[in-house]
Amino acid sequence: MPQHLIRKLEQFACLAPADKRALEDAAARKVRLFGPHQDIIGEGDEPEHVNLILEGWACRYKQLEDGRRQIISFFLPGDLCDPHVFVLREMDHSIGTITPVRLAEIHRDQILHVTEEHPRITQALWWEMLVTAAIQREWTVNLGQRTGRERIGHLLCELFIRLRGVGLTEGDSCLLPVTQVDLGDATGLSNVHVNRVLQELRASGLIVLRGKRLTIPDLEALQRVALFNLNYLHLYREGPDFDANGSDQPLA
Amino acid sequence: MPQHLIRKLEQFACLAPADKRALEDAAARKVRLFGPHQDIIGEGDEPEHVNLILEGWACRYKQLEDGRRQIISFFLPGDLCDPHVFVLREMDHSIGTITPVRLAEIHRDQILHVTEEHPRITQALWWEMLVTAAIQREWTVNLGQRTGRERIGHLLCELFIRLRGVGLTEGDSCLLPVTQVDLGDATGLSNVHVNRVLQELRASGLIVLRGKRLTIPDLEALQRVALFNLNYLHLYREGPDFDANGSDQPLA
DNA sequence: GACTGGCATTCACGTGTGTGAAATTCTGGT
DNA sequence: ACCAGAATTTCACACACGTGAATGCCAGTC
Repeated sequence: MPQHLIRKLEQFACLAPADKRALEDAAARKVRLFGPHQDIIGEGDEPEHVNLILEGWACRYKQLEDGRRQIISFFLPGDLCDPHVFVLREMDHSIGTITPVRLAEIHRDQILHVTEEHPRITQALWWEMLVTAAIQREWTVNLGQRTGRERIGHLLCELFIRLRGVGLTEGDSCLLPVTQVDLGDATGLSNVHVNRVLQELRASGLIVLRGKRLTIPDLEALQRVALFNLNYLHLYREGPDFDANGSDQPLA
Repeated sequence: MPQHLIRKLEQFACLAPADKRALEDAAARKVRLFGPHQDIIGEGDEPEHVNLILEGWACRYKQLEDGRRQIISFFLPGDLCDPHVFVLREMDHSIGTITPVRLAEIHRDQILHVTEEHPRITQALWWEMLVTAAIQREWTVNLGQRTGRERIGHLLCELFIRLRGVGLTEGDSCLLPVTQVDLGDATGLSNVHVNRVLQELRASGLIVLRGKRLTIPDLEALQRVALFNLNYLHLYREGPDFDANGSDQPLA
């Protein structure tokens, strides 16, 4: 059941019971399990369906010839891996799991069907696509301009807020099932430096990180340190009276 | 006239004369001129239409509170600035010119109209959107993993190949109307270091850069140095027999 | 033809972050 | 309860890259 997706989309749009049923139906057809550190789809493969993360963490990544690896984005429960990939012939990057993952494979026809019948879902999926793009842009800023400490802080803020959006936080803490190497691959820092930065953030009381549990006692303080501006996540909610004006349009 | 857009889209899809006329028509309604270093739309503004760059260079950028500035992407002639922005309430970044720019403001209704009537254009615009996203991902890799020299080299390769795609190269050279500061803002390097790297690339004969003209005597050599892999631009062409199967779908 | 302002270039110096490796702590499996 | 492998932490040292400022160059402009 795609509760997380539904919950995420409801941050933006008001979904009717029928909309939710349609999503549940689409996500129930084919469920697959992956172990940790396994590829879901590799560079060069031809994508055949959309993957919806039901449980666990995954990431998009790209590996250079000499082994350097960049994590391009994280997939959390409720995230869709490219609701439109089939337009392109082959993947230009890989998607792999971090933790064990349960995901739903959604066939393109189902997507088409659901979006044709449910304009509110179409609208919400557009929103999710555009926010995904905005996140990617923010990562560009993160890697290009922020210092190590800011980068890590920013990433932690983003992950926490995204998890909160799908109901996976408890108060001011959440699970963070990634290694410091992963954090380094995502922020362009060496694992050694990630460690240094984490120590520092801990020492200044901005985060508590023990095992796989992250606690952010004062989110606003961390946001300030990381120059984190919420804008780019576009978390405003259309009212219940929301009229998806023109939401059945093909390209917008 | 949006020759550049048409030329770009034709790298992917085969457009019929009627398709081209529709694009020309949509781009002819409202043309605006901007000087260099002017904002086309700022962070926080509500976008009202899609902008199509007809002539000149622009960029997406984001400025941090303390003044640091990251160029998030470059817009070249033929590029569309967000064919779908109106789903989001407000801009989370700015778009500004680099050189003087001539652009066409396309109203959302026109986009809807064109895509409804012309499935091949819809398909091609999807392709252009996805390639734009792929470019953004590659920038993430660039900033996160590559060294200064590789970053600059990679950026120059990308710009050259994109310009070639819209017919704005002459042999092995093209115009590069950006300052070294701009290059730094795009690659996350200081202007001083950009200068160092450019000297080095010049010294090793990989580029010739005089005034605003860039020449790449041996593109493959530069690609090798920059770990540039063409994949992500998805420059394969569907045959003329291309059947836009299902290209009228709302979300894919 | 001098003046101006924007760029490019160069310099000296500082530092944030990387490297490689070793030591330590955690974790899960049996 | 123990072990093996992973993950974290620490160390010493190197260097890519940043900083601030000065200099030089060129293209417009009056």
